[in-house]
Amino acid sequence: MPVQMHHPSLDEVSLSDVFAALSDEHRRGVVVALAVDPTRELPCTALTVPGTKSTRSYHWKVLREAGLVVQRNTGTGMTLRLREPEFEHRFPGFLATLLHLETQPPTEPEAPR
Amino acid sequence: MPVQMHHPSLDEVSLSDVFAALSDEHRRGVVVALAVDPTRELPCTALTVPGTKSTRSYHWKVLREAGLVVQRNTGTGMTLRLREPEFEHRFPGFLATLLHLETQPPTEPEAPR
DNA sequence: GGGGTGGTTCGAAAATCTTCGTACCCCGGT
DNA sequence: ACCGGGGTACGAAGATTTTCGAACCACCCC
Repeated sequence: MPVQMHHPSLDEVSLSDVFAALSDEHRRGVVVALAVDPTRELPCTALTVPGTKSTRSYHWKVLREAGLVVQRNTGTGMTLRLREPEFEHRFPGFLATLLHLETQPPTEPEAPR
Repeated sequence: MPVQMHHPSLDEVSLSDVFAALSDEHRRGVVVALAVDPTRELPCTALTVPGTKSTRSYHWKVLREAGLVVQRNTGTGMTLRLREPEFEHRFPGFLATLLHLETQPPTEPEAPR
């Protein structure tokens, strides 16, 4: 029988967990990729996180334990799905702001002074 | 001649720096305290970060290097000031969302399932 | 001018995070 | 039934973060 992975309830996760998870560029990339996808779900193999299998698996775990994603087994392979509604309920506005910051023009030159 | 502390330009700081700085509960507390204050500025002694002098100093440094605060010498003592306008220009919406999340009701019970 | 207060910096020690290899599991195809 | 692809768990090594004490600095006040 399959090992039931632990997916915390959203009220078990703290803002600290979330910030720590998202302090990594690659993990942030995963969240953005999921958020941008209409289904909010992508196969792990499509995610652009560098490293070996175990390194990648470690990053999925960090995201999972921050309440950001659900891991789902799809026969062979696995997908990550953004827990958007629950996350939004727990941390309203967070994902929208992140998405906005990450998809924005890199940074405009400072206003002249 | 006082040691000029290094305050990075806002376009030298990355979202990773900011998230890492804010993954600590106490540092987040400082930012919120500053943001809530009408002047955006408070003496270090008023900030509620536990630990020895050097530990507290270390946390100011992390916040400084994430572009979140300016440290200013006030005769005796020192203040931290939130770099609100610059930060807002670089990461629009970020501070508002953080503030909203931190000053909100703790968390309402999840809808039944 | 000497002391006290409030700070910084520099190690060093402890804790935590990240990466990887290895062992193992499950599923699907041949 | 076996093999290969995709994944997890565990342990160890390496890197980074956090905390602290000690040394040192600047300012204010008596």
